[in-house]
Amino acid sequence: MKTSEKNIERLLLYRRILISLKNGGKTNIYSKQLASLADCTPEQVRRDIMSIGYSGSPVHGYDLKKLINSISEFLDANNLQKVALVGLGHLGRSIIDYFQGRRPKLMIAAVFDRDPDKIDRVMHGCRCYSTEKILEVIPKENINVAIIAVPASGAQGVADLLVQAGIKGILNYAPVKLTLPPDIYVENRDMILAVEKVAYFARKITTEGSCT
Amino acid sequence: MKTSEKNIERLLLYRRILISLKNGGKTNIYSKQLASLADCTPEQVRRDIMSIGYSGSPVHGYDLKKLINSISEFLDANNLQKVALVGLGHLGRSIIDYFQGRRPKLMIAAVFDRDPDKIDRVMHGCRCYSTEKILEVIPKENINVAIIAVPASGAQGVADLLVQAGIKGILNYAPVKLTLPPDIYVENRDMILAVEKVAYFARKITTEGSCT
DNA sequence: AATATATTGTGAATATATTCACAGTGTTAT
DNA sequence: ATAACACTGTGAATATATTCACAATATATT
Repeated sequence: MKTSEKNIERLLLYRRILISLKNGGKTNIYSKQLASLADCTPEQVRRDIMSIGYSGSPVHGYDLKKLINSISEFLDANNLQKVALVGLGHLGRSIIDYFQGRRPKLMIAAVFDRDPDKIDRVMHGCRCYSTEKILEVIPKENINVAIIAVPASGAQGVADLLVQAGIKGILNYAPVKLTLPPDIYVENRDMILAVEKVAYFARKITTEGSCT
Repeated sequence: MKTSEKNIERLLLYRRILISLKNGGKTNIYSKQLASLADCTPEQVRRDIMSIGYSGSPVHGYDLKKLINSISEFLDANNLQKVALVGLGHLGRSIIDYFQGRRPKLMIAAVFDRDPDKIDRVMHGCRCYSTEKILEVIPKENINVAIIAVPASGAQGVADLLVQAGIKGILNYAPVKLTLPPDIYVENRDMILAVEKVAYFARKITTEGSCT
């Protein structure tokens, strides 16, 4: 089966949920339970799990450990995959705090900032480089994913450099639409648009009643 | 026409793009141009614009100013809509920096944190309250949207309080799936899952070639 | 041993979203 | 004037995603 972005998002969420259930001592789970924890339908859960080639038992449902392994085999790199972070303001620091050390196969391996005061400081084990070093460090460290956490005005320039350095996936937190070659995967996490969106739907609920 | 989440997301993006073009002195635009800036098809642009009841001219395309007004009329509240922010760590502060003052009809009107050192400090004109004041301040200020920017462990508790205080829309940055009543709109912006997702697609591109 | 039960896996039906294709429009060029 | 043009608006076709509905399965119960 062809897997879409939505499939991948759900699989990532399932894994997170499954790991926490496993840590709580659970050994197996039914599609219905997982669906309710992941806010989707049992059919979706079963289809997603089918799509990665794992199958459960009609009696015991899915074996937690095996399912987690199957999902991870499908989603993760074989080896450690390295990530670059550009921008060490409040946002960049919060990304390090939230992310670093949480996923065994992923690590922020290089951090870049323009501010001379930050350069050469070490954060959570990563040295901060000057933005000018992007072209040098990224290929050397074999990094193919980057997170942009700089102000709007600097984002496009940084993105161009990243692409030139060989980055294939960008997670963009800056509130601008980046213009990039079509073979680069971009996920936009524009904070302004996010607040506006939630505000719109909150208003709809407040003035009308329920919604989805 | 019924507007979906995707419609709303695109409309928000169009508006952002249109405003910046207008500031650049442009007075009108064609669906094709806007589509290329927003990374979608001209048909989508035209349908989205149709859905809010605005229409352009086959010769001059869309009048920038009028279109922006129509979109805003559709998306925005009549009066100022107030937003609460919970969590004043690095992430919370970056949200204030990125957001505050950028949208005329939306403002972060109250900030909450657990840390006694932060309480009563003023950030960008918002006083920071103790998290315990949520039930008191939110109804008083008539706030219906909240942003959660606390660590994973505190998020569900905060969310429960917010709902109790009357919040209808939540923008959740904490890496947990919140369990909430069905009449609350939630937008999850889980940073860990976001990095994992981009890493997955970057890897696909790196090992296979293009993708979407 | 036969029956009842709860679950998976999945073809088929439905719903939703996107794209195609073209008639209708007003402007410019001839 | 008339023809050519480039665009919008939109019905129809297509593609994608979700849900329905049920046969197949393996256990527990009588």
